[in-house]
Amino acid sequence: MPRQIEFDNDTVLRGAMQVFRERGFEGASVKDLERSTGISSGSLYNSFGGKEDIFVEALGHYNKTVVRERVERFLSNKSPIKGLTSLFLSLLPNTPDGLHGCLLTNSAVEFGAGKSIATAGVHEGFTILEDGFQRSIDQLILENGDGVRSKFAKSHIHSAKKLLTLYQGILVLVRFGQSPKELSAFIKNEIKQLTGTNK
Amino acid sequence: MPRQIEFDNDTVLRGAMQVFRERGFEGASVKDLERSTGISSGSLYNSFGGKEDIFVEALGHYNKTVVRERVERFLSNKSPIKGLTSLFLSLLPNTPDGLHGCLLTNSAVEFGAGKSIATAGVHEGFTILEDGFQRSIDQLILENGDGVRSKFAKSHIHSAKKLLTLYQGILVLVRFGQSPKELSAFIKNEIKQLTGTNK
DNA sequence: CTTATATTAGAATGCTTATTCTAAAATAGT
DNA sequence: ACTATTTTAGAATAAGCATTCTAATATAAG
Repeated sequence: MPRQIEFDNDTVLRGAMQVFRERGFEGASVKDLERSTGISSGSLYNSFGGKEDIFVEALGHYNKTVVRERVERFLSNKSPIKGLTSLFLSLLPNTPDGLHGCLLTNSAVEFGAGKSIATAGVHEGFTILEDGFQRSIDQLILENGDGVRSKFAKSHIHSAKKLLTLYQGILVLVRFGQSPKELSAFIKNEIKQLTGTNK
Repeated sequence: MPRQIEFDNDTVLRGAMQVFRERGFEGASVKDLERSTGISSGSLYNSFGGKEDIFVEALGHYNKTVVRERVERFLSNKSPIKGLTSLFLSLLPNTPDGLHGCLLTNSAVEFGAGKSIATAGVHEGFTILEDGFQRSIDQLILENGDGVRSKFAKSHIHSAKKLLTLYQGILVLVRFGQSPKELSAFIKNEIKQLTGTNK
C-alpha cells in the first residue's frame, strides 16, 4: 500500500558522514545535510528522526565503511610492519582536497569526555583501531619467535595504545593541513622501531 | 575625562579561553562568554570587537600563558629526558574535572586547514611546542656526545615532529576521557626510547 | 558642580537554526 | 479506478544566535 522510499540509505549516510567530517556536528546545518544527502529535511526527519540520530547513524556508518574497512584492508595478509606502515601512510592525503578529517578524532574533540551522542561510536571506532594494532603486535611478537614472556614481548605491552595515540595525533596534524612529506618520514621510522632495531 | 574600564583584561581572556577550550568556538555562545568573563556583551563588544576577535585574543593568551609557560617550566634546566617526560605527563589530568582540552588541538580540528581566525594562533602554538622539543633533542644529542653527524643524531631528524604528533594524540585521547594510567605508562617508555636504548 | 566622554548592562534586532506541519505525489491492494 | 497509506518538498514555527542600540552610570578635567 505505501509509497516507496526513493533514496538509498547508504548514499544518504555517506553524504551525511562527509558533511560531519568537514564541519563537525554543530557546524553542519540541516541545510548542509539536505545538500549533501540529496534529500529534503522532510524525508530526513521522517526516516531518521533528527539531526542527532542522523549523526549517530553516520558515525556508525563511518566505523563500518571507513575504520573497519581500513583496518581489514591494510592489516590482513601482510607482515605486521608492512601492514601498519601502509595503514598509517594511508592517512596522509595525496591530494590537497582530501582532508575532510577523521570523524572519530573530530568527534572525540568536539564532544569531549561527558556522555554524548558520540560516546559509543567513538569508543567503538577506537576499539576497532586498537584491536587491529594489537593483532599486528601479537603477530610481530610471534614472528620474532622468542617466546611470549620475552623481554621483546614485554616491551610491547603498551604499543597498541601508543599506536592509537600516534594515529590520532597524525589526524590532528593532517586536519590542520600539515605537509604529508614531513609526516611520512617519521611514520616509517616509527613503525620500524617496533621490531626493536633502532636503525 | 572618560569613565574607567572596570574589568581586568587578562581575567576576561582567561575566562574566554576556558569556555573556548570546553565548548569550541562554535559551541561557545556569547551568553557563555558573558558568564565566564564576568562582563556583559556590551563591554565585550565595546572592548574586543566581536566573538571572533575575542577568540583570536584568547588563543594568543593561551599560547602565552599555557603553551609557552609549559614549555619553559618543563624543558628548562632539566635533563632532556626528565624534562620531556614531565612535560608529557603534565598533560594527563589528575582530577576528573581538569579535562577542558587543549585549545590548539581543539582549534586545529574545528577549523581545519583552510585559512581561518585560528590559523595563525594554532600555527604559532605548534611552533612553540616543536621548537621546544627540538631544543631538548639537540641537548640530548650533545649530552650523548658522539658528534653531530653520528648515526644517533641522524636517527633524530624527525623526532621533534614525532613528539608534536604524539602530544596531539595524547590530547585527543585525554579530551575523550581516556584513563591517564594507561597513557602514562607508554609515555615514559616512549621518551626513554629517544636515548636509543630499547629497554 | 558641571560637562564632556567612555563604559556598562541589558533590551531590541534581524538572522539562522532545528524541527514541525501541510499539502501534494506516489504506490499497491481491492 | 479508487482508497488507504506513506513519502516527499518546502513553507511555517519557534527558539537561539551574534550583534547593535539605548539609556543609565561613572569619571576627571574645567
